[in-house]
Amino acid sequence: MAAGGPAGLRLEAVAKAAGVSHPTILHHFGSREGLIHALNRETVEHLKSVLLGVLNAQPNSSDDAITATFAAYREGLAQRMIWLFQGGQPMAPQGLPVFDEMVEALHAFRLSWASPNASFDIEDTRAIVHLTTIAAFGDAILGPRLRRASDAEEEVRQRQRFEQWFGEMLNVYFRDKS
Amino acid sequence: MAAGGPAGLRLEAVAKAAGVSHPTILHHFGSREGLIHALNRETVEHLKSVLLGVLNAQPNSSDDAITATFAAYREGLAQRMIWLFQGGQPMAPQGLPVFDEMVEALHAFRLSWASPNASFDIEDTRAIVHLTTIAAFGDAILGPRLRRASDAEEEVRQRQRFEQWFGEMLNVYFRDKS
DNA sequence: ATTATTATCTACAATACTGTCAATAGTGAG
DNA sequence: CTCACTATTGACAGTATTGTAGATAATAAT
Repeated sequence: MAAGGPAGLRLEAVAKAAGVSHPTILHHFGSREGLIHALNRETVEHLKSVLLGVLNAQPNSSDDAITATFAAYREGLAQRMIWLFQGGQPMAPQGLPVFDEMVEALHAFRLSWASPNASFDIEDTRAIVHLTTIAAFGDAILGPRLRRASDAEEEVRQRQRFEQWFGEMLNVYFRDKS
Repeated sequence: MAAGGPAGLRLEAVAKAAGVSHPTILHHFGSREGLIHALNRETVEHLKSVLLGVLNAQPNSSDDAITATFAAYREGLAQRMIWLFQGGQPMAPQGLPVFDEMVEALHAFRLSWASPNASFDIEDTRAIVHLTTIAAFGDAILGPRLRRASDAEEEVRQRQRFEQWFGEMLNVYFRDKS
């Protein structure tokens, strides 16, 4: 699914990976479409649990939250999300509230980190969450190819340097706004 | 191709869309794989021409360049790029030099815009190009679904507000660094 | 222990898809 | 005009893929 998308999903391949015969899959999911819907539902759950996990970890700095977010998308979340959006079915009622929760949580953190008399616009916080989301997603898909690294270690180093730069830039913006 | 990826590409569908019979497609491209390779080559060309177009437009401000970049990815480039990276074939020799060109061009702009005695790190410029690329890509795929807008006009307004915010944030960072 | 329910499999049916072939029409060179 | 070459097509072959059916095993309930 992550490799080829819904169109590339083959019952025989899934069955082999699961160590069963393909009619067993059909017995449990009804049809190929049923399997795809189940996988999408599972992806939404995964998305929610991972992002809420980032928040529940109570990060002491924005850098921690950024690193965790980038890692979550890099670890397969991004590939699987593509099809929640390419496909027609809207994931609005199940998936999007998570992002609202993240906006609220980050806003609370910003208020707790800043000086008491500072004031923030929540639309500003929303933009930061939006940017972090699309950047983490985009880096998960494009990142490895945009970095011209000789080997895997070098790739990791460049990635970490970028994530650090990204956090630093947000901090510069934070300071300017407070 | 953009809708279902390479795995979802059907010769019969392509032939119908082109107004010919499917053996004609095979005659011209050799095989289904040949067609996919041709489409990928075409996508690389499109990527190059679009991004170089942004640079050749000689933007007077970074905001102009950002708006143009986001628009390019939104107009189908992002969907088509997914498969250049998911697929095994490395697009390194054809595709990546464009990004190096963009880094050099933006660096020249930064030097021309800033005060004469300011100094910039080109790695810093590279990070900005990287961020703009993955953000424009990510917003093209996820953006419309992350924004909970009632209608299309509202969606456009929210998108424009975000792009403006993004440019402003980069400007804050520019000022801080110079 | 018996029975109903669920899970799994092999075999098969029906269709979808890619690629081949032979025939036909079009096009340019000489 | 003729000839070689290219483009296009319908028909078809071979395979892949989804889904069904019946048989068999496992599991749970009483």
